[in-house]
Parts: sequence; structure tokens; C-alpha cells
Amino acid sequence: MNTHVSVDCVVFGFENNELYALLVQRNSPKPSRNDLKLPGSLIYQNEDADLAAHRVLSELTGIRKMTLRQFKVFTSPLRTASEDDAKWLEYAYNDKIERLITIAYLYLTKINRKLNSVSKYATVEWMPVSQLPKMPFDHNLIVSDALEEIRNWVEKEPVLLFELLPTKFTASDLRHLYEAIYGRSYDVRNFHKKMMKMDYICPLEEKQEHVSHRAARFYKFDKVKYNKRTVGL
Amino acid sequence: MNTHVSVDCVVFGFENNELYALLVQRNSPKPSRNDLKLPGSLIYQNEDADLAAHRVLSELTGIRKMTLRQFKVFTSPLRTASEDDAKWLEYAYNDKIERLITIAYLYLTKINRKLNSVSKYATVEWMPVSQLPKMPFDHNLIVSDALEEIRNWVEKEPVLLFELLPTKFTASDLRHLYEAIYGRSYDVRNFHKKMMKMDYICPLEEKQEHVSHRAARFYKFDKVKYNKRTVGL
DNA sequence: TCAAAAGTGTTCGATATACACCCATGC
DNA sequence: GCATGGGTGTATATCGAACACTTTTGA
Repeated sequence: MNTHVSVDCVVFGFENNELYALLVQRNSPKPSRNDLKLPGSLIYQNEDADLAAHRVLSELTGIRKMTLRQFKVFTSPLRTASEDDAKWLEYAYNDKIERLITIAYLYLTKINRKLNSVSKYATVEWMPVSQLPKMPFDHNLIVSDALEEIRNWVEKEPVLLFELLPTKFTASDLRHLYEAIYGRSYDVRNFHKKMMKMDYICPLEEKQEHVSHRAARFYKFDKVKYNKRTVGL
Repeated sequence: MNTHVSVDCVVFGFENNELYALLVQRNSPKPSRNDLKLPGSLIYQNEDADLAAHRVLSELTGIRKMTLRQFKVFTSPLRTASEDDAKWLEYAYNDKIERLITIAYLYLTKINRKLNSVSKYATVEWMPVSQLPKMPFDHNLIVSDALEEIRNWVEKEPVLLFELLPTKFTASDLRHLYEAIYGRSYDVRNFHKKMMKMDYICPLEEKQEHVSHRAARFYKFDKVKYNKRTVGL
């Protein structure tokens, strides 16, 4: 059997109190706005899946060192059943692909980090996860599963939250990020207390400017203090 | 490239206050005790990985309905690099397998449930996870990762703990199970309180007999009460 | 002076931890 | 009667949840 293995990467960013996913437009004989999908690639002969996912994202973003998480494999024989998708596979890989399983990866990054200017894709864009288009294969399902996985991941490694926020952020930025990830709201006062217990979040003197309300204090994430914290076990 | 995809199943049981893994002996031209490995199989053409894992375990145990968890994919190009392993693959599948990636599954079951009398394996045996032999491919690594995964799984679905215990069990059985899974010890009194808060654990009138110390009470797991419990969110 | 968001403390219940002694049984 | 493991309660610290008003700023 002619089985192929790919990686697909769900990249989340955070802006306007909302999570965004990074989508690319697949090249195709007749490109259309309906061709947005997750960035991905077949795995090369001598690389493992982690490396393939790194390669895909390095090409896209220029970033070399990044923390990725493999979170699920999608193996349904029907996932390439749609005629459009089968045709596109044949076009893109110039090969008859009977069966394609994919290993899904999760990556969190600042949304305004600049992306590589050249890439193999016609378009690269951030879309709010609440308004994703219908995507090829099972990519919509992959994003849903990623949204569940993100909670497991940040619970183990809260540093990841700060990959999503700008270097300087306010308490309400962080709170809204928690709210987006956990799909619930947090009481402002209780959230402040919770935040103050994370002593790797350092208040700055700097505050917002030109806002039409009381200016919020900025905070920064202190990696050194974070690494020194004793992980509760 | 000729990539093959398999599933490998880590089956844990619990006995003598210790976790055991179910290993099979691979058939080979010259069988030896060193051929113990995880039960597994290539994925068939029209099945997805979940189904393949079910198939492997049904053949082995006769069980039809079971809860499995896909937990990680192993894709290193070097995982089949050992000469022995490469030879065995060729022998077992009668085909040249250049590259083999495997999807690992986790399953928890009672250790004394009787297994299918016929299977494709010469030997099927439970081994304490603390004394596993060196296994082919990366199967030792897969078991280690499974031991981490088990905690994530039972935290979401504590019912799984009772898949590992006999129908009637004592408080200290359950405590030792927690200790084996979490690799720490629990204070006896505090553990009792914790256990009493799980109201789906029901005390029975029955007690141990013929033990040379005070007889322990038996408890049973009540599935109905378990399903009724409101999951804290 | 108004609108809009920032910032701040106390109380309560639930949960986890620490800790020591008597009980039942078989030998 | 003694060795072995079973069974039990209290006190303390920590954590999360509920809850309302004042402050700052630009428009």
C-alpha cells in the first residue's frame, strides 16, 4: 500500500482578545479563497516528524528555535476522500497518493512577529478561530482538537502563554488570553491575585498612554525567574 | 518512499501493588526470550489507526469493547535501524519495509482477565514495568512515554482506575494503585478521606478472609453513580 | 462631567497536608 | 502475645469563588 505521512501545523496567535490560526493558501491550478488550509508537508525520507514540522514552520516564519507539540495523528482512510482534495494532492505532489495520514502539531507565537517574505504559498494569513473557513481534508477537525490540546499544554508549561503575548502586556491582556483559552471568564480581582502569585510576571513602571480611561500598567515575563521556580509536585 | 504505518499497544495491568505490561513474543526464525515486544500490527488498507489497535487487542484478549487512547507517534527514521529488527520485519511481513512509523496506544485492563487461548504469538506474558527486558525497535521508550500518559488519562477519566482493579478491591489496593501510577506515597488517613469523597466507590459488607491481620473491607465501583456525578468544570 | 476600563480586600468553603493510636486476625 | 496491616479525627495552610466601590484618563 502506498501510504504517505505528512505533518500539519496549527499555529495560534492572540490579538484583540481572540485566538487566531495561521492559514496558508494552497497552490492549485485554479486558486481560490476557498483553498485556505493548515501549513504542512509530507515527511521527507530522512527526517522524523518533529523535524518536518520544524521545517514547515521555519520556512513559513523564519524562526529557527521553537517549541512544538505533536498532539494527534489523523488516520482515517476517508480523510482524502473528497475529489477536490485528491486532485490537489496529485497536483501538488505530482504523484498518486492513495492514502495520507497526518501528524498534527501545535505551535504558539506572537501574532505580529513578521513572517518570511517568501514562501511557497500565495497567501499566508491569520484568521480568528471563531470564523475559520471550511478547509480541505480534516483541517477543521485538527484545529478543534488543537484548541483542546492547548489547555493541556499550557498547564504543563505556562511559559507558552507568554509566547502569545507581546513583550509588554497588561493584566487584562493576560486575563483575556486565559479567557480565550479556557472559554470562560475570570473575576478581575481573583485574577490579579492569581497573577501576583506568578512571581515571574514582573510589573514595569511603564503604563499605557493615550487611552481614554485609566492607563493600565505593563508587565513583562521574566524567563530567569520562571526557570528558577520550583515546579510543584 | 515506501513508508509503512503500524500501531503498537501498551497494555497495563496491576497486581502485587505494581504495574505490569503485556508483552508478546514475536515469531521469528529462531525464537528466543529476547524477542518480547509490544503487541502491534501494520495498519490495514481500509482501517484507521484506532481500528487497527482494537483489532490487535481483540485478537489478543477476546475483548470487543474497550477504551483505548492514542498517545504518541514514533517516527524516527532510525527506529528500524537495528539489523535484527530490519530482518525481523522482512521475515514477518514478507516485504521490504524501508521505513516504519508507529502510532502508540494505551489500554488498561484487569490483569487476571483471561486472554484468548489462540493468538498469532508464541508467548503472551505480563512483565512488571520495573523489570522490562530490552525490547526491539523503540518499544522501551514507548512504554516509558505510556507511563507518563497514564496520569493524564486517569485524571480525565478516573473510571480507568477501576479497569485495573478487580471487581472487589480494598482501600489499600486503590491506594497502592495511585502510588504506582503517581510514583509517590499517600498518607493512609488522607487517602481514605479522598476515597470517601468519590461516592461512586461503594463499601461492601464483605471483608477479606484468612489474612493474618485485621481483615480489610471490600469496595466496588458503581458505574451508574460514576456517570451521574457532575464533572467539575 | 461623563464614559470606560483599571485597580483593589475580605470572607467563605473546599481541599490538601501533617500527624498517632487502637483494632482485628492468624500464627 | 506478638506481628501484621486495617482503620480512624483534628488542626492548619492553601486555593478558588463570590462580591462593590474608587481611581484615572481622554473626550
